[in-house]
Amino acid sequence: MSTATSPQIIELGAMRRICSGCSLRELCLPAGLDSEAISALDEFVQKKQDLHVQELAYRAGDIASNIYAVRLGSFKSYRLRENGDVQIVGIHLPGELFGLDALASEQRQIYTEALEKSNVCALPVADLERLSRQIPAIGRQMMRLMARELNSSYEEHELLANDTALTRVAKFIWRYVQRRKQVGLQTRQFDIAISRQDLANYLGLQVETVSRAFRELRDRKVITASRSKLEILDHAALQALIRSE
Amino acid sequence: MSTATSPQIIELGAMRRICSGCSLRELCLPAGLDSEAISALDEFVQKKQDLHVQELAYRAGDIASNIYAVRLGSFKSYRLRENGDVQIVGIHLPGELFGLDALASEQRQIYTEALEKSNVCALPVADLERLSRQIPAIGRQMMRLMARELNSSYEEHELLANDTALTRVAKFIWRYVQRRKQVGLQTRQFDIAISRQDLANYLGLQVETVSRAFRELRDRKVITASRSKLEILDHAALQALIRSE
DNA sequence: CGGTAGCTTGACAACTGTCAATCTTGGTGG
DNA sequence: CCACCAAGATTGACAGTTGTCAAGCTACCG
Repeated sequence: MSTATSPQIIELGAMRRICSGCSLRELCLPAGLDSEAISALDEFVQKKQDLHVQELAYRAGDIASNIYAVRLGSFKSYRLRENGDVQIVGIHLPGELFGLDALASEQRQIYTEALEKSNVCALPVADLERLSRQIPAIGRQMMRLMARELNSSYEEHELLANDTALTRVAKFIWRYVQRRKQVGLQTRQFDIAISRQDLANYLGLQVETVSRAFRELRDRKVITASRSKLEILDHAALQALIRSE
Repeated sequence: MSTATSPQIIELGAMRRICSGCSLRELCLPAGLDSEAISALDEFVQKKQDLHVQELAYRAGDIASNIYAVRLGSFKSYRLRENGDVQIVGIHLPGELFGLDALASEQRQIYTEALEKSNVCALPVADLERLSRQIPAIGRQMMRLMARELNSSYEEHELLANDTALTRVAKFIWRYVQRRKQVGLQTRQFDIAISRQDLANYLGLQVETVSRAFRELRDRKVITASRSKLEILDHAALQALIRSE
């Protein structure tokens, strides 16, 4: 499981090209790094891992040994409330990292589960620390990504604190589309692996309320939606909905 | 404003003892660092800064050059919504850091304002990066603190997504007390500089609703509260309120 | 000591939650 | 390959918590 470990020196041979050749390298951990740094990363991003629907990347209480980058598919991160209910606190799409909380404590605080057949890169935290000592840019990039997480948690706070059900759903769809655009995925018509139930949970609403919001958006000819298919009919109207708030 | 800058080597002389002598050193950035590392930190934590009520540590759009540690007082961080309304996204107490989002982008995304007469340490980000290159433990500690922020943002998500008004207020008070306990402050009776209006905003409620929640807690003999004075009469009952939820 | 900002209280409205029933759709097995 | 089943999604009716509006109260600042 652990690599041969020549503690401090990283040999820059034997390219595995995992990051170098990845279409997400401009957005993922390697973003902004020079080719030498990326080559160093390649050494450590060894584990590509497939996960099937509902498979857990990790569960609360696990020793936090890796951080993950989504290559394909999507994930939900959730906590268990006192009463045992699930509270979804994050959705992860291709090109995004999850499991960053690993850097706080030995034990994971949350569960992260695949919403569909997915594929991730796993980066051992220990290697990452060693690596960022050797190549400061990687440490800086980690910080930047965590800080970005923090900023988006502020946006979530805003959404949960003040927005109506319709606005929450509209914002979610809008941001979802923006995130897809980031990584060059279709933005007009696509699948969302997130169930209405999960979406409701994430947005702090009931399923029925989410369903009604979807109906409203359908009635207004902003989207069409069936189960997991989603089509944006009117990007402008969607954006207007959000801005008007 | 900027120090003399001998780029890579930090001289460990001329102790300023800012961190070494600080009562918060076990909880703040120096937590877990050895005395040598703390001495190095001392070199850079040069600016202690007083802020009066309503004074801004920084505003959105500013170049993010420092991170801050609260020594005394308290702060609120907020965003401006599309419509110009304030959305408070964080409250900062003694021993806590704020402005960590600085590590994501050049420009600040949020405003942070003193809720009362306060005092902070300011750490130049540039120095911090140089320092963590020299002393890896400091970089690691930064990561740990950011990851802790992330975890507490999950708790906030949970609160905003599902809790009733009463539970939100109870949880806020409970966590507020726990945070005070951390740094050895009074937990039975104390001042909260946060107005009902700000508290409501932060918790995603209306002032009237918060006021009613306080009344409920008063009626149940859990607390006494007037303006900014707060007394916890029944810690157990408060905790029970949260767990039952 | 007075004014004013902040807090509290009450009455009512509205949005969202709850409960119950029906409809769709995707997956399974004959 | 088709039909059926079950889980998920939608819809409707109603209830409840919180928001809104309006008034009055308090306490702090000058």
